[in-house]
Amino acid sequence: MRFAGVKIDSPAVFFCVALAGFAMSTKNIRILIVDDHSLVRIGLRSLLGTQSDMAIVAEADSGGSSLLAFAEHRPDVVLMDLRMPDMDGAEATAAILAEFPRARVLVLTTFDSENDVFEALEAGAVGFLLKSGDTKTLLEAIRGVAQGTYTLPPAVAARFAKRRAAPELSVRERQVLDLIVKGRSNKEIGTDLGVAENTVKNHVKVILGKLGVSDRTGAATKAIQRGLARV
Amino acid sequence: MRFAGVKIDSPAVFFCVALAGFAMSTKNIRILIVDDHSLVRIGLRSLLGTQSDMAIVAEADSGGSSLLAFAEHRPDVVLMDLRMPDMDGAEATAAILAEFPRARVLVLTTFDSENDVFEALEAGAVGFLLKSGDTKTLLEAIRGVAQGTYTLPPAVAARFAKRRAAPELSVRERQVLDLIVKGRSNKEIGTDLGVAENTVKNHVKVILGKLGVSDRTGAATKAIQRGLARV
DNA sequence: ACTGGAATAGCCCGAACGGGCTATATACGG
DNA sequence: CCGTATATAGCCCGTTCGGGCTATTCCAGT
Repeated sequence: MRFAGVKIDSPAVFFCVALAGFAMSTKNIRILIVDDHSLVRIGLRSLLGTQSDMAIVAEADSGGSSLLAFAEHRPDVVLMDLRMPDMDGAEATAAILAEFPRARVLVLTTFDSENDVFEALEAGAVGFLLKSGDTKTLLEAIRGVAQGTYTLPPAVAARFAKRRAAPELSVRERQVLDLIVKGRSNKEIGTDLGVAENTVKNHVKVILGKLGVSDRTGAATKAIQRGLARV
Repeated sequence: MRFAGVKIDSPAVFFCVALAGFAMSTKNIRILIVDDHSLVRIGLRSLLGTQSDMAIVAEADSGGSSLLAFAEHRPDVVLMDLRMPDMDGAEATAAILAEFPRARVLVLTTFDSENDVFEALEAGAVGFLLKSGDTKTLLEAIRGVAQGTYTLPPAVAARFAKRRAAPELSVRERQVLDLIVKGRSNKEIGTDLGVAENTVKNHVKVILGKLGVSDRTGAATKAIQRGLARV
């Protein structure tokens, strides 16, 4: 049996995804994969395994375990999923950067939640890529990140800037908004938070103004859109 | 160099994901992969490639192209992602089954949207699996589906039954609900739909009753939860 | 020490909402 | 042909919302 010019002396070997051919060289980009989808991890192993300059030094299936993995292996680039159990990608990014400020985190996302991406970028991720994007882009981005030359696409950077300018809600306002989303009335919210209904009404007015909507239903949907509240 | 007891006579072979051991046999399960994430497709290729009884006969990256791929290759099992551009997994499942009633579709999902799963099951998918699940479960499920022995986990079946019993909204009610989610007032909705505000109020009453909530904000969040409305 | 934001709370008032209840026209199926 | 479901529309009435406006307290930054 022959495969890519390599003689293999057993019929048992019949599927060999990755050959590195020449340049067994340096494997200079050390990569940590963080994703709770085993299929994506397998895909990345398979894809990055073909690249002579990349090596996967560790994998993690949750935000929490990614911290340990990073501390142990000090990879050059982290490929970070968002939406994970235990600790999401944005939090994990922030936690890693808190301890290792020079870490370079590249977010891999499905982009069904724009808000998560912004959170990850705010947490210090250097960029993000779509899982639906083509593999060439991914490989180039990884090299760019490793070399420090990767930059966000202008369109994204612009939206990010705009997003940062959006008025932020105070802690109390987020609590109230959360209860609005849950369908509570102002009076109920007051009881829940231990304040007068009038106070709640005041918070609601401020929230409506900041979100640019005219009633609580609009506030609820905008909150869900922006990821300010979980459904 | 030795790997899993197999001698390989070239240093160029240094990454070999899959060995299938014995049973080079028949490849009797013919599989179509439908997923817009190239990494997941690569992962599945890599994983299923190790199985001596499975063969990937085609891949599609959208619901629309999956129809063509199915018609051309007539696979035994379709691994179907939900959440795709062009045509989502539930629609694609329905479309395939409409033309090929004996098709067996197994949904592969991330499960951040329970509603999509129900839609896919209603569309006729035989089961579903989480992308975060382990690979052994996936392989077993594929074989079960191919043999016709796969059954939904009881917990899921129960929820599915409960879900089916949920009162359904009429077309008009869904239109009204959609506008509620958009933050419109009853009067505005009346204008939009060309009916009196009183009529809208009536629809709203019915909607609140059917959804089991007490106000429009609750209806909006429940609609988003259930996937009755897009955000 | 002064400033400013956040959280608290009150008042007024018109508009919107939600529940209950009735009624008509239309269409679909047994 | 009759019952049911849907869409339409009206009425009453109490509750809730949302806007505008003022005021106090407390804490943090300059």
